[in-house]
Amino acid sequence: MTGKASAKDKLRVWLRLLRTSRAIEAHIRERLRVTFATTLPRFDVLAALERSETGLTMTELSRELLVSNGNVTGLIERLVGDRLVARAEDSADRRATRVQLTAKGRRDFAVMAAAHEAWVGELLQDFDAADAAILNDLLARADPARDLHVPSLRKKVPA
Amino acid sequence: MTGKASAKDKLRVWLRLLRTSRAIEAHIRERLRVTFATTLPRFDVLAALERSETGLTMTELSRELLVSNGNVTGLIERLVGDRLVARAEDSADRRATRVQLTAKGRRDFAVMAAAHEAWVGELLQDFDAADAAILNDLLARADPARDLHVPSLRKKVPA
DNA sequence: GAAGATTGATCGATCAATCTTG
DNA sequence: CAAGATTGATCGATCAATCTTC
Repeated sequence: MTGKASAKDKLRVWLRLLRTSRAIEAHIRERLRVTFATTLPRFDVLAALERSETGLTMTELSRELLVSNGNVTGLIERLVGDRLVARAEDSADRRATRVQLTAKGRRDFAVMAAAHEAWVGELLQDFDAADAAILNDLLARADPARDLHVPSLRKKVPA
Repeated sequence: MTGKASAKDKLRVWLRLLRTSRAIEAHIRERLRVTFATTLPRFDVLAALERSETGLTMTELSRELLVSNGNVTGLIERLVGDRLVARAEDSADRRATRVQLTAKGRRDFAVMAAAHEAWVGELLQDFDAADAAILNDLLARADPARDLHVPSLRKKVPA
């Protein structure tokens, strides 16, 4: 066997992938909302900033999160309002704005990240190490955009 | 081997799943935008209506698409404005509104669905039938919400 | 002129509140 | 009082336009 997959097969896989991803995402959004009164995009911003040592510029953040520049502006605005994130000038480039976690931001994120990891563990309860590895590999092969900044992709797709 | 997967392993799988799903989704949104000047949520509504014989009520649609009731109201409003969808009264229940595809809606959707299937085929080029089957099964096992209306889930999650 | 960032218009999505009908 | 649907407020997200700085 292992013949070529039909277009219908691939369509089914994609719909399954989309559905599963949305369902897990919905659970996590819901948990973030009821437990920490926050949202997934905000969590994602904090996670990205936590991974960086010296903070990120707005454009670096938008590439990291695969979202548009204007989107990041609004998100950071609200996070600054909540004192989780602080802006600073970039010493080298006066056009750029660097953002960093505040002490409160780091503290809050640590708590949320631990809970987040536990939730994912629950949701993927049935998976052993082998399953996880296989799924990971298959998904990596399905990813069409390993290092592509998606929202700016439209400049490169003529048809 | 095939020991228990650690929490970190599962977290990695989830991040991979989310990333792949978002990347494919972004490509399809982009194609829908440049090729047909439409969006994925609109496409999803048309697809759901096309699958149904006699049309759907607003609430049925919201369950089918896993989105909120108010969201559907706005989507249908715009689709009716574009003459792709028509409202009708429900003969049995005067509270309900049934929506159906118009002839134009059916025609337009047929064209878009064919293109959509081809795009997915391209994106999942590397997958043979066996890969597709394995991925499908693993994803099905990861889906926490087989028949759960997610936006209303919050009523049932106390903590 | 190009890159970093913001702004404004618009669409999607949620929630809470409300109105009508069952 | 329940359920179907809409409305209004708010957040997220895109795009196109603009401003400043490189």
